[in-house]
This record gives sequence, C-alpha cells and structure tokens, in this order.
Amino acid sequence: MKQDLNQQPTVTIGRPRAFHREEALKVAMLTFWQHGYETTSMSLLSKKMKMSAPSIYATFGDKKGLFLEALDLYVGDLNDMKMFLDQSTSAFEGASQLLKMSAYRFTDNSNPCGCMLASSAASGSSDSKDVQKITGQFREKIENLIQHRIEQDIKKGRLAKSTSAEALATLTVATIQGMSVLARDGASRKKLIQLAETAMRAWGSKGFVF
Amino acid sequence: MKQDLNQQPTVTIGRPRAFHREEALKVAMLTFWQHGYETTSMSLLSKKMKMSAPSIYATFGDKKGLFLEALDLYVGDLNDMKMFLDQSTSAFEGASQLLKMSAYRFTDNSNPCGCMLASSAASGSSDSKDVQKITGQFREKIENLIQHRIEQDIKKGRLAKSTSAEALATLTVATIQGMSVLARDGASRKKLIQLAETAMRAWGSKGFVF
DNA sequence: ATAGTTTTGTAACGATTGATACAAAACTAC
DNA sequence: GTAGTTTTGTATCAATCGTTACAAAACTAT
Repeated sequence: MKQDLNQQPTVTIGRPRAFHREEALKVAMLTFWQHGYETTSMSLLSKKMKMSAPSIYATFGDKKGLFLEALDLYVGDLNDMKMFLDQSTSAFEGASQLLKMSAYRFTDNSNPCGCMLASSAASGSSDSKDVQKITGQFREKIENLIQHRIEQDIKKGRLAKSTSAEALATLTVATIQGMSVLARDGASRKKLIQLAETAMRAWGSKGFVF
Repeated sequence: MKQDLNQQPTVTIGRPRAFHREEALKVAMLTFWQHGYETTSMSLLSKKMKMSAPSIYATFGDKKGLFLEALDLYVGDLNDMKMFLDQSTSAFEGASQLLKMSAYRFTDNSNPCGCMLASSAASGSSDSKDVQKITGQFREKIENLIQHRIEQDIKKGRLAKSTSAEALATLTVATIQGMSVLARDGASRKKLIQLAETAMRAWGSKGFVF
C-alpha cells in the first residue's frame, strides 16, 4: 500500500516553527499583490510576515520562490476554473460570471485592489523577465480555458459558427486585466460590474444565436 | 511687444552641453516604458541616456521629475486627443480608431511593447504612491474625453438616449489597458486589432441607432 | 589674458537591497 | 542527561540604490 507523502509527521524533530507556513504565505501574497514583485522588499515581507529573513529563506528558498508560491496561491487551481466554466449553462454565462467575480474580487476591501496577476509583474528590470513570463503564461492558460469553453458552445450550435472563439476569449482576458487597472485607480465596484456587463455585449444578444 | 520666452538664446554661456535634452528625454521615456518607474535604476538610465548621473540631476531634478517628464512626452498633448475625437465622424469611429492606434503602437517594433501608462506604475512601493496616482489621473482624463465625445453623439441623436456614455468610455479605456497587458505578453498586432474590433461590438450595430 | 559661468567626469555619500554565517534556543530520541 | 536536529535572532555580507560634493574642463564676455 502506498504511503501518503503529503502527510506531514505529527511529531517533528528539532525546534518548532514560530510561524504558520500557509498563513505566512498568504501574507506574502497580499504584500506582493499590493506592492508588486520587484517593488516589494524582503524587509517589508519580513515585517508583514513576522518572520526573520533567514526563516523566510529557509522556508521558501529565495524571493523569487516565495513570489511564485504566492502567485500559485493567488491564481488557485486552474482545474477549478475549468470545472466552473464547464459547469456553466453556457460559455457566455461562464465568461459573464468570471468578469463579475473579478469585479468583486478586485474591489474587496479585505484585499488589495485589482488583480495580482495583472499588476505585480506588469513591468520590471531585466532580472525579472522570467517572472513576467510566468504571469503571462498564466494569462495564456486562462484564455485557453475560456476559448475551449466557447468552442464547445459553437460545436453544440449554441453560438454561431461564425463566432471567433479566440476573439471573445481574448476580449474576456483583456477586460479582466483592464478592469484591474481601473480597480487600482480606485474605481468603484459598481463601475466595474457595469464594465463587465458592457463588455459582454460584444458577444451579441445574450450570447445566443437564436 | 512681448518677447518669446520659449525661445532659447542662440549663444549660451558656460561649457556647452554634450547631450540633446529632448533626445535624452526620449531615451529615458523608452527605458521607463520598458522597465517601469521604480524598477528602472538611475545607473541604467545613465547608461542608456549616455549622461552621467550629475548631468541627469542637473537637467531633470530627480528620478521622479525625469519620469514625469517622460510620461508627459509619452502621453502627449491631451488636447490633440480631444481634437482627434471631436473631428471623428462619430464617437464610435473615434473610439474605434483609438483602439486600433493603440494596437499598432503597442506592437511597434521600434518601441517597447504595451502602454507606458498601463505598465510603468502598475504597482510599486509606498514611496511611489504619488506616481501611481498621476498615471491614474491621466487615465481618468482620457476616459472623460471619450465620455464627453459619446455624450455629444447622444445629444445629436446619433446614439440612443439609453446609451451609457460612461459605460462605453470605461470599456474603451479598460480595453486599451488590457490590450497593453497582452501586448507585453507578446500578443501579435493581428490579435490586438481583432480585440479592438471585438470590443467595439459592445457599442451595438456600428454604433448607430438607425 | 583674465574673470565669470556652466557642464563635465570622478568619486563618493548614507541607505537599502537580496541573501547568509553563526551561535544560542528549543525541541525529540535514546 | 546527553546527543542530534531544526529554528531562531543577531549581525552582517557585498552590491546596488538614489543622490551629491567637488574640481577640472570648456565655453562667453570683457
């Protein structure tokens, strides 16, 4: 019988940790979300996470490793997003919900404004090119999920054969990322919801052929 | 008779400058555009501009002053944008052209990818809050210009009275800013043009009531 | 030629950057 | 109690950050 390697031992050896890994990671996520990857200093992270620098390095490797873990935590499991889209009554409904959820998340007072994926590595020095690339790959994956969901509806005849799945998927992602910019400028939730609804009008009448 | 105070003297006193102010400023703009405000170092600027740090400081004040001048150079005169919108045959046509011009500019090989306004201060440390605010104010001004142009068409009956000028203006700005994100991810010009056209579909049939 | 003015290049400033060396501390195992 | 293991806190590393002091250089005016 196979052992569960993810299970951590109930009794650990050595001096016990003074912090909770997942909680500290969440704080790091929020800090990067607020201030960006390169423009967040280790000293600020140390203060916010209430961990000394050596503890952070021992736990997460280096700054880049910490950021990438924080980014994974922010994005979550993309399979969940895929399932959400698949279970939506239509591609239109799924994309619409995605936009509205983004509008809510980007203006949640208990979080920084906007989208961490959009802002935290929007620009940076040459040293951070790889990190910028990773955020772009996340966007690409999300766009592909949406595109595939739209293609399903086209095949089913739920959307016109002439529909460009790529164009609508691109619009959805671009709207989310643009929404993030406005959210960071201080745009209200109401305004972002209105933006979500307006963008969905590009799909045609409620996204139906009939 | 009034003197032209903008005219600089043909004969200057002291040691002549070894650089061309406007050319150096343009290089600074391109560097900030590529790497962002806080994530561009003075040493990189010094190298790219081919000016020593003291020369940069004597000419532009400090890093923030240099960035703000570079940002003004990037944005250009907003009156020009206002005139462009006013002279467009319709608000729809004006916004459409704006999106397509953005798609071109954001994928121009002789420039960095994307929009300097969108990426250079998308996030930053607490020290750069004021700079982030200024980029946001530019976006707000641009959105207002578009909104007012739409309101003109509504008054003229060229757009339905039920049209939300704010919603369409917000969508336009959000699309441009989202387009910038995709451009920096490496999206093709063709894809961004398609995005521009798709977003304009939210206006309804060619933006006409009739 | 000399004085006055401005820019230049060098060389450095204190502060902060990401990252570590090291020993005391706090635990388990035997 | 002693050995072994891991984390902690302190103190610091070299490098870079934005910025500036200062004197030599290059010009104009008289």
